[in-house]
Amino acid sequence: MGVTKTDNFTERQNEIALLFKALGHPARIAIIEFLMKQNSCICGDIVNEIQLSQPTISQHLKELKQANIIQGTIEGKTICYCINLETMSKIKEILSLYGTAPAISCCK
Amino acid sequence: MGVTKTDNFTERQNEIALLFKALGHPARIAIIEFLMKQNSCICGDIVNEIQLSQPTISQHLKELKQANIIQGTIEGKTICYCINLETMSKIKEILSLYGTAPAISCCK
DNA sequence: ATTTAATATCGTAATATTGCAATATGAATA
DNA sequence: TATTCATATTGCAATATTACGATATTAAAT
Repeated sequence: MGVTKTDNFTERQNEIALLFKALGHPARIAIIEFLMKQNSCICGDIVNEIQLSQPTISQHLKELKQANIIQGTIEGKTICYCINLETMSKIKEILSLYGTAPAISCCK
Repeated sequence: MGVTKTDNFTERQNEIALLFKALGHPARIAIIEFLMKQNSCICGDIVNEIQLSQPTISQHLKELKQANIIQGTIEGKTICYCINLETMSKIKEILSLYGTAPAISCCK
């Protein structure tokens, strides 16, 4: 139905899924990588960097912000976006749990 | 348009996005966590574990398999699924690159 | 107060995803 | 070989996502 049955899962499972979902688009990966490249976080030229329209970029930024993956503050007439380190380590923590179980990768 | 403009991004960015996309659903997170809990990887009772129909589970398994996050082999009349360690560490590697840049988290 | 520049929101079209009933497949067992 | 059991596939309806043009918002500069 295109509707995710969140009720069937734990709050944590839903939360984790939302984090990964936010990372699950190349434009958003590109945005994150662009933010990484910047020495300072005077952003806003992401639109020039990525071949997508300004509204589309804005929408992707919004999604990343809603997922707490990036933060942004208004800085004069531009916006300053940068990666949220806390969320990043949260994701890393989650992943460190996966792939360390006893009987993993027993199938070929 | 609901159509992702993959042409605008590098092959690597698209590949990374697909990995995260595959992890971006609570049912698939639940499946992974279930596979982790199992001491052996005699699977197949995921349907009983998760409140979704058999076809739906099968579809999610297929997506995880296509993304190389799980592996499966036919084992008699059941299927043996388990986590693909290689892909898991690949994802971890990608994430270790994010969140370690010089000027990160300079915004409040 | 107007203008300018940067970003956000709205509305909408095209496509993708999610979920399941019905059905198919495939291997083991009787 | 017919049955049974487990999983896969098909087809479809409901909803979500992606992208962008047009427009709104907001703050600085004139």
